[in-house]
Amino acid sequence: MAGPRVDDIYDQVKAMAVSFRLRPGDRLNEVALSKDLGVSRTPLREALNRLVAERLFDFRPGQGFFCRPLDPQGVFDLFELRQIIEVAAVRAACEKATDDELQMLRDDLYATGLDITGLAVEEAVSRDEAFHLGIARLSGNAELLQTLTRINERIRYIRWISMSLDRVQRSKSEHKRVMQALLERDADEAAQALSAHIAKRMDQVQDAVRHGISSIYMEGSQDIATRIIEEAQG
Amino acid sequence: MAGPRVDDIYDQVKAMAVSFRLRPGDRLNEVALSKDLGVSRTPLREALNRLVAERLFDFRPGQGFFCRPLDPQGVFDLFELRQIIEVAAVRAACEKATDDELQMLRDDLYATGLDITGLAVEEAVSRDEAFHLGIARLSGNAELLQTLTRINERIRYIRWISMSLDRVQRSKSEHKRVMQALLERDADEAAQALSAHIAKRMDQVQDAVRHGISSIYMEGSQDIATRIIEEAQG
DNA sequence: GCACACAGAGCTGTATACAGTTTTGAATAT
DNA sequence: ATATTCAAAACTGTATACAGCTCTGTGTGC
Repeated sequence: MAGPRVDDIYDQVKAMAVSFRLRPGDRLNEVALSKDLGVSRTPLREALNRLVAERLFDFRPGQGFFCRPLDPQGVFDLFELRQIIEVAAVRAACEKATDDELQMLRDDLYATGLDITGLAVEEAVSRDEAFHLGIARLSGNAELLQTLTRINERIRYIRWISMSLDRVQRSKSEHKRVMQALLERDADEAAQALSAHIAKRMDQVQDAVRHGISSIYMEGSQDIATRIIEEAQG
Repeated sequence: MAGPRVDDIYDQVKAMAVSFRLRPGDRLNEVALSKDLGVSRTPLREALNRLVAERLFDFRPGQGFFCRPLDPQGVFDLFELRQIIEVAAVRAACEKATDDELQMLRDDLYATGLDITGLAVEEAVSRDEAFHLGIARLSGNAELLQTLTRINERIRYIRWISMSLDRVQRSKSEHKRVMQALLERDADEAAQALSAHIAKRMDQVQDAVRHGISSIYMEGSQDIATRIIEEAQG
């Protein structure tokens, strides 16, 4: 037999939600979606219930599942939480990470982060996430890592928009500064650098949200990431 | 018709998990549990999938759902996360809460928190949680509140144990100190007081976990909270 | 032209059935 | 006594069916 269907369905639907191929606020049609995915409604609904718990979907009894709407306040709250989590994580990492672990994080950063100009937005955001998650991993606290992972899934779309709108990538030098402080085990400096890095992005978030909302509701079914890139370039 | 079944099932199963009437590590029998709850497996599994996303259950394809085991490191991680979240929340509350909101929090604290000696452990923990959640609510950040709520569900059992083992309740004066700092809008003092309050509890956590594990695996089906109380008193 | 009522379609909520896999436990060999 | 094998029982995973609710759109009255 094919094996674990629910996990696959969960991943697929999450990917659709995160990339907003399912539009915020829309009620989703279980029959249609289950046909698209080639499964029955039963495992689909199980997957959707997980996503409800993760706050990627809303559930209204008698009405079904809805993509969670994008409201500016909610996005701001998530960025604030992200800042709190990451600052705490980098402080913990300064204390707990081994030299080897820090060296590996540095190597990864320099190997993948050298030049992101010309990369697809998706790839650029993915590498950005990877660095931040790497720090969280070195905190040694699995809950911090898990929480940040969930946050990232919910703001990924906004980061795509934000990165498309601001093609000048300052992330690189800011990441370097954080990495340097980590290597020197300077918790205050690392926290300061990371906090400033995230705060800088938060200023762009309001714009991104507004821009994002209009992007999502544009007609056409092409992948939203592609559309954003074209729009930013054109 | 009876209305929203899944939400009810979800609440019931969560309550069972949180109070460890379902034992950590145990595989749960869907047929038996669905009969107990008087529903079919379909909505039960939907509820369980939500709880998997909340990390109250593990899911292994082909084997089913398991109560998440209690490991000391995991509990420590959760307490650390709790401290991070609460400290950030109280700082935000110092800035954002209105005078009226603070006054209401204070009134609630003094109305319900005057004397918890002689209260059932469940009630004492519930009031403790309420104060901490009240602060998170005043942070104005819905994600902070939500995250703390989820954390509380996962460490509630440990707090029962901890409160049973340490009948001398110092929480009251510590809560007062936090409340006082909040009223004076002294973010540093509030953060310091709250951080110390949680840290103090963390020292007891390791004991509570070990004691908790043995409590859970004791024979007999009586409510675990009752058992803990009797044990602590006898 | 507008509001409202009603019928029909469509969708959700749950039970049940069945296929396939895992676990259990007894029987056998070492 | 211990390990191993194998078959039966038990359980999970998913499809499907159906009941009941919700929404849509049309038609009627004002």
